[in-house]
Amino acid sequence: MVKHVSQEKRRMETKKKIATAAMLLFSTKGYYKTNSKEIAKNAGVSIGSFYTYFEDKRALLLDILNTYIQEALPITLEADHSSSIYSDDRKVILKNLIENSFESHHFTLGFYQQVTMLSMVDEEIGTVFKEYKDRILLRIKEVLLSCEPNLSDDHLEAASIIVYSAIEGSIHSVKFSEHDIDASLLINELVRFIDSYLSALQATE
Amino acid sequence: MVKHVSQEKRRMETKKKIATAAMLLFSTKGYYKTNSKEIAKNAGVSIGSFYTYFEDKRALLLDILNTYIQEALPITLEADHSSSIYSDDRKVILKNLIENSFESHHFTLGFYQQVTMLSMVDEEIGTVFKEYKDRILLRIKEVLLSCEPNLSDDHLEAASIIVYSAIEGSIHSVKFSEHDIDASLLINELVRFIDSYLSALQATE
Amino acid sequence: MVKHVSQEKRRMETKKKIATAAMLLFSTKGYYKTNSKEIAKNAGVSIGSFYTYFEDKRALLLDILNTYIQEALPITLEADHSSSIYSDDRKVILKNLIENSFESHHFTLGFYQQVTMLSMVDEEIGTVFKEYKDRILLRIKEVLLSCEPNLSDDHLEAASIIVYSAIEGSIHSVKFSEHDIDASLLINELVRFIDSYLSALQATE
Amino acid sequence: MVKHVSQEKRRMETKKKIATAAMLLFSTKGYYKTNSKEIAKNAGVSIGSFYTYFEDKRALLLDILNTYIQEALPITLEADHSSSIYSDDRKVILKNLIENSFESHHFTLGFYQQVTMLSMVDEEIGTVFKEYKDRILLRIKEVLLSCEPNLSDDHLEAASIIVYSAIEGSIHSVKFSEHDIDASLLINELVRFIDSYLSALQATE
DNA sequence: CATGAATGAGAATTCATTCAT
DNA sequence: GATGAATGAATTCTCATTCAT
Repeated sequence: MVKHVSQEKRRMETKKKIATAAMLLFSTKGYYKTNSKEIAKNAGVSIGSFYTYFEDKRALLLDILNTYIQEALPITLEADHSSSIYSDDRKVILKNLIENSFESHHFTLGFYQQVTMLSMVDEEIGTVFKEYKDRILLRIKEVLLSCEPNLSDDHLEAASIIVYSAIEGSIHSVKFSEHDIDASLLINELVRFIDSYLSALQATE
Repeated sequence: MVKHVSQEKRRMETKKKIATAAMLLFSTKGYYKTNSKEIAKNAGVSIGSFYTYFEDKRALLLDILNTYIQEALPITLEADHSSSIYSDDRKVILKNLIENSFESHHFTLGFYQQVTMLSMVDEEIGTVFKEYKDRILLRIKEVLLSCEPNLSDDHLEAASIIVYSAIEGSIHSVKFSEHDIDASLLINELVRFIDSYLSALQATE
Repeated sequence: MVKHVSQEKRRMETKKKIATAAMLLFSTKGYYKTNSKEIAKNAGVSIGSFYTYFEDKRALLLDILNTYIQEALPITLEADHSSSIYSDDRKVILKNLIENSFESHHFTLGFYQQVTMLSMVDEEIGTVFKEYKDRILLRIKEVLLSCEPNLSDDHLEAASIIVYSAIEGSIHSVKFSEHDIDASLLINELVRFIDSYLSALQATE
Repeated sequence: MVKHVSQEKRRMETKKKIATAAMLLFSTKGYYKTNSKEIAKNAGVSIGSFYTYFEDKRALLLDILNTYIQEALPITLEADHSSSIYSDDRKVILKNLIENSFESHHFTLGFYQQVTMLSMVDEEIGTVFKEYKDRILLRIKEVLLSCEPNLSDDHLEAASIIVYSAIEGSIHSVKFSEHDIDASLLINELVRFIDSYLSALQATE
């Protein structure tokens, strides 16, 4: 019994080693430029073991993607409740949303891009990824609606796309360090952007 | 002499055929899933011709990218001047900026993503693409500054990243029709998004 | 542990199979007319295995060349000592030198010509081959000097080139059977050719 | 009429240009590494013209080879007569033979090796080249026989092979400048080698 | 006749995957 | 279960040769 547990544990560790090595390689070299031999080598296992643990390269990517999503989403959701409970100030709510987005974005830019790209080519990856993005979009809609309950459907849709794009793009700018800008300053300005936008929307309706 | 002209013309046409076929395939199937044989076939030329005109797939992508940038940027810049001359209204200027961005964005989402992804793996592609993005960012900065001359450097930097992200992401949403949203509505909301931010800034100072 | 040994053995055998097949093909069809697929086929392995063991055709040739040199030269050197010990007769020494040259010349004429030809085009092959020829030349110089210690440097240089040329060319004539001549007769005449020269030199001094 | 002559002349010049460029490239880069486009380019003509003048690359090589042989052999033959008429001294005859061999050897080493190599692969090239070498061998036999009329067939055969090998190899050593040795010294030693060998042969019979 | 764009057969090379040890 | 040698389909790329202009 003890043996089984430790064996199971060992299996999980090996699997994790492979996934970690793969994620790093996918991020830096790209999915197609990374070959299975290299993943196995970097994980310190044989190519035979690689295929013992994962059906193929694609299954490995899906595994990583699902694991990531499972880890990332709870954070976003938890954060939500706390913020909506303890604060009545719109700016605090928005800041919370953005900060949580930044934090939960454990994807390297590289991996994110690889998945975006593969979404186009592989239907299953596309579905999984779209679900993930939709849930984030839903989350943004909830927040926008909680701030501005009278928003029409169309405006809500447009606003969520804009806010989502602004946040996602900003995160990438910072994470990829394309521009040496301070993350907190960027977050503050994002808050100001969205906050003033909501005010403007309010004024119209 | 006559011969030279017509031959030169033929060369240009063949090259264009290949580039067009390649761009479509890169956009829909992805760069790595597209092979040279398929590009040649879709362009209606032999594999030999492919290699007569382009050293390899990578050189072809770079050529497309450079051609695109050359074609896209002048439009944006010209358009700008006219707008700043004939209008003193901030919203009109912003709308002009956004509409031009939408129009000059002949990239399909797919091609854009492929280039974004390849930028990480291939230094030269990265450099070319970054220059392109930097020029757009500069353009955004100019507009923001013309609207709000007192903007500090840091705020300008942050704002331009956010504006760039919001516009780019929104364009992709529309072009990829992930969400069936009306483009003109989205443009109007983008204008409001940026305009209200600028107003808020003004109020603070 | 046992596994490692047998695997290592298998590797060596496969590599040897490929090298042997390649050498035969290079010799008969020529280096450029031989392609990797054909080598693999003749060796009874897949094209994949070919590339598992050798980077490319050129690396394979270099490997064969180096292996050959390692195998050929020790024989020549060992043989020498024994002959110089057990004989004080010049003709016996010379005969020994020539016979050893004939025996250790496992190169087919074809392979030798291919290497000679490639030496001009490929610097590394040229270097390796030149080292090999220089060692043979050195060996000839030693023998000539042991027979005629008073030989001046210039004469030694010239004589060794002539002796080397005469022996090499004669070996090729026999091995390629351009002329149906008896090898032992040719060897005897080569001995006479060199011996009479040395006598003539002695007479002059 | 005049026109026809000058046209014919121009044609010959163009053909010569191509052959010269090809010979240089074959010598330095090797036959298989040289492609037709490159030959045309170096000759300053179009690839189309290349095929107007020569059926293909192989025909071009054969043309060069035949032209060379036609030019080289008369010299050897002429030389013969003069030497045998004006000299009764064996050493002078031999020196004449060797010097003529050196002089008529307009082949670069590279081209010679290429032809040697191609002889193995291409029957026609092999035949042409063998005929050429046989004529040289015949010439050597004549000289040896004129020096030593009592030589048995077997000894003559062996001797001619040895002498041929010694001369050919020495020429290559000098022309390829593998060893920085003075040509005239080498020729002298070759004379001494062959002369003393003939003396030795004489003594036996 | 000269030209060089176009061709496509064929050679080189990669890499995901299998399977005997 | 672990290993890595072996596989061969799929891809990239070359170049001798043709033919319309």
